[in-house]
Amino acid sequence: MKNCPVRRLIQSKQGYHHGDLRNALVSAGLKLLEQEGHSEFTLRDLARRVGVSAAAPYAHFADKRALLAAIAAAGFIRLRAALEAAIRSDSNLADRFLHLGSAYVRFGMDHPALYKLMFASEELAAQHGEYLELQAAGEAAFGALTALLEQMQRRGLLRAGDPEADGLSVWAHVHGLTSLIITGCLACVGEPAPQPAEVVSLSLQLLLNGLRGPARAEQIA
Amino acid sequence: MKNCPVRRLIQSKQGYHHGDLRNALVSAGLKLLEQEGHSEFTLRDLARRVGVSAAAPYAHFADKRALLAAIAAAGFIRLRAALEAAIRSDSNLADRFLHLGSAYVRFGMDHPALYKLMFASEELAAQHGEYLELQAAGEAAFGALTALLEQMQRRGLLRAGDPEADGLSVWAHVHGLTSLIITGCLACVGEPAPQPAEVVSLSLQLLLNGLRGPARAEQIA
DNA sequence: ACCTGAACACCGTTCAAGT
DNA sequence: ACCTGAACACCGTTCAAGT
Repeated sequence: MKNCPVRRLIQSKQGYHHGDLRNALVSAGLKLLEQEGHSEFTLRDLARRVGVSAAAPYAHFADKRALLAAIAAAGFIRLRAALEAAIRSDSNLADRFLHLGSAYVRFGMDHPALYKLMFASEELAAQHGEYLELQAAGEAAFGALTALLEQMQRRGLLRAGDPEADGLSVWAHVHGLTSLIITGCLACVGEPAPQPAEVVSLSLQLLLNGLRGPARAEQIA
Repeated sequence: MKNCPVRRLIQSKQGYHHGDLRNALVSAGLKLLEQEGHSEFTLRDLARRVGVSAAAPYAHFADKRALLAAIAAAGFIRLRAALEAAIRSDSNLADRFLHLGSAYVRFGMDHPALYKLMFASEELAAQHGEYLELQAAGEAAFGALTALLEQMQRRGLLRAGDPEADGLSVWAHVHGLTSLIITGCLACVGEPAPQPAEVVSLSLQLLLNGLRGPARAEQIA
């Protein structure tokens, strides 16, 4: 993005050292998160890797959190792409639902440090009004889910309901699965340790089953 | 715990300044987490509040993470108590399930910083073999859930299944709800922002509905 | 406009030394 | 056994000064 000629001119004028430090910092941060398992890195180290002084990032980001938010936004864009790819599969709608859920969890398992950062940063985005880019990226990823749910409801594959409200339940479920798996909590309980893939599969089936039934089950006295 | 006379003797000998610095640090940390919204505090600040030098904690904890793990373990013990109190209500079993889920989410909403720390520390506990106290506290809290599920299955209120596997699904669901709520992600999506209590109520009903149905839904071609 | 170098106020952690 | 004081190697951030 931002390939407009004006920007190219500015870049070709060349900030005499780097050209495009902003993007360099973001992609270096992404790479660091992929390599290292933990989601914390220092701004100084990142600047060092990019070959720039410790103060240089402050010309492009207000503070460390702003840089983290930019990286998290890139993560949400990738997540959305992964989810839409999973939905585009040519199978039936119910399978698409299951594939969507699996793809969500797999994204977290494949990029645990990035995933953790994404939700740590979403917290900042929610508290402060800033980080609009991050917020928009997050909502777009959520939209991929609600669109599918609405389609399934229209075709009678799910009980009628508010797609957005159901979407929140589904999101909470897959987010919880992802979180427990990548923090290792799932491996902590049970003898022997449960297989993530099986837990996810059974769990999504359970959720889908609930979405087929009536919204409010009859009270049992 | 650890009220054995031997320990009392040691305490009465008095480390000439504090007596029981270990517990003092843990409870000061707990108090700090309740007051401040964020889950990060510095070891130096904690030592300052307790009235001790910055190096003093190292006589009781290997490093900062070990202290955080001890605080997290205390959090899991409180969580378990909250869950068991919710189950003890005299209503029917299905309502107990809903109360249990609500109590879980409410615990997170009431102590957001502590809740985040608990799962950040569980990660360390899972990776390293250490922090046995934390691990045990976490598993005990999980046990309160599986016990209820087993009881409901026996009475035919839920479809037959492995209570531990179903427990993981339920745990993932309520953990996801809690996480999205206390990070503010839930408030980010939807117009107007959804009410946490309603989302939780609808979500738990959905989950319960899924647990009543067949474990494996028939494939729809 | 973009970057550097040096500085500031902090960290977590170590270690000799005190009681 | 438990704690202090001083030190070490770091942080994030600011700011004058350079190009």
